Amino acid sequence: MDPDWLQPDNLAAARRAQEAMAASVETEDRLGPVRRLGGADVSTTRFDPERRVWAAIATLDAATLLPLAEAGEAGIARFPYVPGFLGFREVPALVAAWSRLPEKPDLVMVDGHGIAHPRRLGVATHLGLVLDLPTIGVAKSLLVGEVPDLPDIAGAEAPILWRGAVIGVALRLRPRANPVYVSTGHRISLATALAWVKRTATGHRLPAPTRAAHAAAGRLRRGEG
DNA sequence: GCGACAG
DNA sequence: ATCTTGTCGC
Repeated sequence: MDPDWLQPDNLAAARRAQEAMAASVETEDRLGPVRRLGGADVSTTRFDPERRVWAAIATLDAATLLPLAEAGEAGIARFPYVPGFLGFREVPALVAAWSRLPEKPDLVMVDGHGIAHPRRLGVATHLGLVLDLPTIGVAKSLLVGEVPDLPDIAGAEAPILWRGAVIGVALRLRPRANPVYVSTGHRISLATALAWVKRTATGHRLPAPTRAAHAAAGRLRRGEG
């Protein structure tokens, strides 16, 4: 694997790496039976000059949504936060957390975009490519694209349009809460991704896997658990 | 040049 | 992303 996929020296190299990776992204289903679901998220401290990051991956039983295991990694990001380049900041720590999981999830939902990204390389796609794993992007706000206003009911959805193409779906999982933005990460179709997000909705704004990962990353950062 | 800009 | 208590509503 090209080292620039994880640690580019600068923004120009990072952009080249994304363009190279984009050729390998798979937007059709290529996944086996999903018995374990994963959620991935990274917590940080605002304006931290040390660039500390706390990455967590939570594993849930796909049938019951009950927690199975968690793994975390506390590290230093080699990349600053730059919109459009989140993967270079978060993926290395997530890979470290992943390696620590005894039983790997069959599908992982990542906090952030998949191909709903200027170069189709959001953090969810990035992680999927590096680990050769089916991933779904579940973001809380748009990076690119536009969606019409959604009715204020659970289940309301609308395509995310960008440059004349559907790059994802906006989906409201809870009334009076902002929608989540779902897109293909890697090795999964938008339809299948959407079905999994709906299936893991538990009455909150975020689906269960992402929610569990967010909680785990927060606990890790605060030194709990 | 100006505005937008996941986490 | 995070700073932060109580408060309103299901």
